[in-house]
Amino acid sequence: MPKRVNIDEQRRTITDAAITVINETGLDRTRLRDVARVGNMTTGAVTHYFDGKDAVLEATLEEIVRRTLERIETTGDRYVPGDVEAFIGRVCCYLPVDEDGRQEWRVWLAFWGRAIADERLRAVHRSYYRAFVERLIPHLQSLRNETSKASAHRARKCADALIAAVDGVGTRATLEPEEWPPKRQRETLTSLLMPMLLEFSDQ
Amino acid sequence: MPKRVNIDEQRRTITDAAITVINETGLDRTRLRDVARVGNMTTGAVTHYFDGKDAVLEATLEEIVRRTLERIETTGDRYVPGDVEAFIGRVCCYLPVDEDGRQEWRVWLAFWGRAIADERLRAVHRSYYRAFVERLIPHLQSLRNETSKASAHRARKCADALIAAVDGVGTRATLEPEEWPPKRQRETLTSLLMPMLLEFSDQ
Amino acid sequence: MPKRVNIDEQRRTITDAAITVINETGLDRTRLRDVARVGNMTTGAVTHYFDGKDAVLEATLEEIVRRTLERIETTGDRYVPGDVEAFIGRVCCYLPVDEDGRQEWRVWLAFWGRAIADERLRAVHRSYYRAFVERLIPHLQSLRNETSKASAHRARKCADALIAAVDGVGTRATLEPEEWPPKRQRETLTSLLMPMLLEFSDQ
Amino acid sequence: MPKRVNIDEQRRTITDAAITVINETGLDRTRLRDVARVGNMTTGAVTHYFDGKDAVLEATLEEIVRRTLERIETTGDRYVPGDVEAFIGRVCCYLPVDEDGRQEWRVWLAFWGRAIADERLRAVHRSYYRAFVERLIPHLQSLRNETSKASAHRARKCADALIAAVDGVGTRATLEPEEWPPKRQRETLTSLLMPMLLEFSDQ
DNA sequence: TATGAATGAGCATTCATTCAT
DNA sequence: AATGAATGAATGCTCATTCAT
Repeated sequence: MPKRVNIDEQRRTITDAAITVINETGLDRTRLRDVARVGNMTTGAVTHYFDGKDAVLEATLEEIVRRTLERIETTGDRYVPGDVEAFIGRVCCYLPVDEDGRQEWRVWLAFWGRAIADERLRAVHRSYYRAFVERLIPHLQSLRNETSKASAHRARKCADALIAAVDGVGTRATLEPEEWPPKRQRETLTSLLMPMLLEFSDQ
Repeated sequence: MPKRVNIDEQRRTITDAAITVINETGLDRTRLRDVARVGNMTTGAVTHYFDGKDAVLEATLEEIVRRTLERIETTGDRYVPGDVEAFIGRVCCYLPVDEDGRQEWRVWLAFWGRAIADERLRAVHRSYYRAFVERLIPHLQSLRNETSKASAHRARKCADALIAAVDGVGTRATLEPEEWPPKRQRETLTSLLMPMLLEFSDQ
Repeated sequence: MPKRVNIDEQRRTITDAAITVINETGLDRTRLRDVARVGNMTTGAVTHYFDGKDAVLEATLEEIVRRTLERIETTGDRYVPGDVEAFIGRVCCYLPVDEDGRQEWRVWLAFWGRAIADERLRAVHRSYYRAFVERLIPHLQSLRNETSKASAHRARKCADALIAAVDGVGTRATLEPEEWPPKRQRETLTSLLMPMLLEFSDQ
Repeated sequence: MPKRVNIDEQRRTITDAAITVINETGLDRTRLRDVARVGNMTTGAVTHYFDGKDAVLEATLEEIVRRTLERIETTGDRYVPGDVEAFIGRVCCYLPVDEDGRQEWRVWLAFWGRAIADERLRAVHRSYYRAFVERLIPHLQSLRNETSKASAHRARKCADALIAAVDGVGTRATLEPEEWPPKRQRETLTSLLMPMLLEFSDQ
């Protein structure tokens, strides 16, 4: 009987390795050979589980998306209505404030540049933003103590603004890691979100 | 005597061509040959004016920075103190709301990903942000009708937040151009900046 | 499992091919593509076994050294003490007197010129001369029927002179092959070595 | 009236520059641009005085030949018959024992390698050896106090051997300059030539 | 399943040469 | 006579992909 391997597990090993390599050397200098090496495989094994380099990269971006969305899940409890400060505190965990976050952001940024000219990667980004918004809406509604479908529209707009704020601060912090320690990131994000969310939660 | 050419002009022709190519095909698929072709040159001519591909790309990023900072110059008049709405209206011109802006943003994003693993490109980004902040400060001060050096610190923090908001909205709009027409961009940026700037200008 | 190849054998195939190409077209016109073609490979295969052209050339010079030193091994028996004529006869086999020797000498000379500005190649030459001298010493000692360590110094000096004579005649014969048939080479080498070695072996 | 330049002088400037560049960077890395720069010219000027790179290199080798033969001229007086020691002392000046000599030898060696596959360069070498032999013959004859044409044959053979000895020692000293100071070169050359020339001058 | 040797297209880069001025 | 901008062929090198084992 041949050795049975878990296909998904192997694929996951490869995307994890890809994330490591992209984080260390940059997406443009990422070679399949290095990905294989970090994943303790050969290049032949990698192309056995994926159709080629593009497929590996697409799956890698999906893995990054999965990791980020997972963060929302783990902060998934409802908020005290009106407690904007606590809410922002939770949002800050999406910023590159720890080693994992910094790694994800670096890879994330690398894919933005490539997504521009690659429809498949763009589609992954679109679906990510859609999922992120949908998951933020109930949190924002709980901030206003609302649950009605009617209020979703307003929350959706707020989610867009919130995501933009996180992306903006995260981008800057990723490009200038030395100048942007977690404290500065949180302060900047707070000064953007606090006034908006107070207004949002009050009305 | 041979024909004398304006070196800076030729270099500018090359970086302009590079921007066009990067915008159309993506940074990772940008070949020097295509840059040369778009600039009506040969590859030999390109390497005559630059040390190599890396040097071309670095100069190209600098050109993008130059174009963006130029926008601040052309909107350089003082603002009516307290007129936050007008101020935000001006800030919106940095978003990808016209064809030029969209092109610059696409190239801009392409370089973010590469800057992560390239110290030289990172340095260009750092100097860009520094210049952008410094030029925003007097505008923000005029919003509060201040000119004192002491108030610069507060304005600087506000500038950081403002830049993050612009970057966040611009990023999203660049990745999902169909879903983010100028109107939606302006509304999202306004919902982020209005509460913060009202607070900033009032106090 | 893929076909297992003997790495050293493949590398040897490449250096052999390089020797052929250098011999035919000269070191400066030697292209990796031609080396690959002669070795029945592709350029990709060559760079699979070597880091690049420089590495191929260095290994090629080492192969030339190996071949030359091998000649000493095969003439490795002791000499009749005082039989200078027989000794010189043996030494003549290092001259470009047969097709193999001519080929080696042509490649050898090609590398001299390049070694001047290349420390790595110079190091190969140095180690070759050191090895050659060391292997000549016992032969020269047997000519004087000596084995003592003390006599090595004198033999070493004699070896230096002998090598110079061989190099000088070999160089001339390689540059003017038509004018320097084996007979002329042997006569010239003999007229240089005979008086010196008679003196050396007699005292 | 246009500026009159001395064509030969300009050509000489170029070959001198070429010798400098070859000495410093090696023949294979010598670019026409660098030759021009060292000669305080532009590449266009170089190709104005020579048909191309090959022509420059050929003229450069001829210049090296000229310099070497010049050394014979300056040591051109007759020798005391039988004074072999003084004669060898004169011959040593052809070795790389001073800075000029070392430079010439390095360039000389660089051309040997290229001459192998270049008929034009080989021809220069041939004519050099011929000239060298012809000029050595009267010196060697004076060593035996002969002037007859009949004795030239014997002197010619001796000259061949002498040249081989000089080439051999010079080659080794050029490839291992640190290990071969002038003293060691002279001793080695002496141990080769002394027995042979004593025999030659005595008989 | 998995290996890794081999391929070869694609690329940047180098540099002698040309030529308009 | 001299310049130096421009050319473009030549070439080493990279690396995703293929495939025999």
